[in-house]
Amino acid sequence: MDKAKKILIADDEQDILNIISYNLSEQGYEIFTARDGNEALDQARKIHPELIILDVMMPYKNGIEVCQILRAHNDFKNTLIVFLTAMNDESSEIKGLETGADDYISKPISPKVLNSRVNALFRRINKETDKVITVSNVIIDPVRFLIEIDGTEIILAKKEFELLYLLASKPGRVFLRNEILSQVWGSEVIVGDRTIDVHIRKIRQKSGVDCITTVKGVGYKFEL
Amino acid sequence: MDKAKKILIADDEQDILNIISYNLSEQGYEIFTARDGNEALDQARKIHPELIILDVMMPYKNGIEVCQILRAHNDFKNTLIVFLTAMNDESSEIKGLETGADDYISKPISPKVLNSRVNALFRRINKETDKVITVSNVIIDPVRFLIEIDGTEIILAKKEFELLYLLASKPGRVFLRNEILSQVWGSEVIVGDRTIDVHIRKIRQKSGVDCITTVKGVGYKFEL
DNA sequence: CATTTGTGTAAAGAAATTGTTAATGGATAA
DNA sequence: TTATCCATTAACAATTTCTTTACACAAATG
Repeated sequence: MDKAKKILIADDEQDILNIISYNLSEQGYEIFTARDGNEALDQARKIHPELIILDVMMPYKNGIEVCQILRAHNDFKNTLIVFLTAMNDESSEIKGLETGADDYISKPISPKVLNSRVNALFRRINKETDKVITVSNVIIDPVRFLIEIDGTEIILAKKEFELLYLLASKPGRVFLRNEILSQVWGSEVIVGDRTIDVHIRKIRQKSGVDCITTVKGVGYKFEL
Repeated sequence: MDKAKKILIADDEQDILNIISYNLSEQGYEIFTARDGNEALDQARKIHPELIILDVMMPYKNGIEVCQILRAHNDFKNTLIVFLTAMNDESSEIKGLETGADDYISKPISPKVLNSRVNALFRRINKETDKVITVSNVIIDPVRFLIEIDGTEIILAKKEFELLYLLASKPGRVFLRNEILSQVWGSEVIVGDRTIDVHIRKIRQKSGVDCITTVKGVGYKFEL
């Protein structure tokens, strides 16, 4: 699978934290927790989770306030936010969605429901990333997971494809080695210096087209 | 799977609401509730559920009235409506179906029955998806539950068929292992790592045709 | 010109992923 | 009931992909 997605859970009830943490880490997510609104904000800024689960009722700042603050920042424009609400508290459900939440889950929490909702959310945002990139005679198609050059299909390995897809997502723009590393390998993974080069080479080799330019001391860019 | 289907339950007995809510949310549905006919109408307009479960006997407006009002709107032409009726109240059963209900369930409610009825309803409307898929010399026929290659009929087991049908529903598209799992096995079911492979192997073996391509680290796709 | 820095390349080893077979228990049909 | 089929798992083989290593080469630096 890809690198573990980070999820921040904010709730003042330790039991809830435990249940959710347990279940979602079983699913392969990396879990962080907070016990009130302020802690949630701190944590969010620090770890930049992909998903934040906010209890509506929390000390200091409630979930809705936290959500509004986060959404005001550009950094969290694409962060998924889910509210936990008490059952039958319909007013807050509506309010939650209007505030910019992506979903809400009502207590009591069923692990099954929780898992499937969370998975569904991630599936949803991943869909948007799966756009076909076409640059002149080169087609990079994440749906079929192959590239097409002058009508000829070429199959790349996973990392090769991801790397090329990243570069081609903004043709002409130079990507620093650091950027490439964190986008393709994940921010935590540490690999050797030559790893990127080797993959670049493979892409150049397999594609047979000189579409990746080296910018010495800086990085690489996609251009034809 | 797709996003969770929304179900609105209207009943004036809190116990009934609780039981149904609990059971159906276990099944992965998203549950909303109302306690009388007017509230049911409000909720229905607000959330646009895929399915509405209406108690026949409710304050202000009874289930049948609610149903008639909803059906009069174009927005709710395709909404599933189910009545809850007291046992032996045959007149209302009939009346319910005439009014445009899709099913009725009689009290007392058995969770098992409830679940299977609800699932069946959703299956019924999804049946439109059960189209025969034809890709060159391969025919995948969900009606006869078999595939035909160059005119030769081949019988697959249930899971094998479902898996192949999924892949073939979008030829060329890569399905992630996660997607396959949640579509064929259901999002809650957890099976071992090699389960998909074994089924893929069987399909390849039985069909005798190389129509499934492995995309290592990503998933599988159907292509000829 | 020697040195430093950064990249290209090939080959080999490691790691990850999938393929295959056989065994098991459960479901289903005869 | 027995026989058969199905879904799943476990164990191991096979394969592919990823990473590292080691060195060549080029450009920039002093």
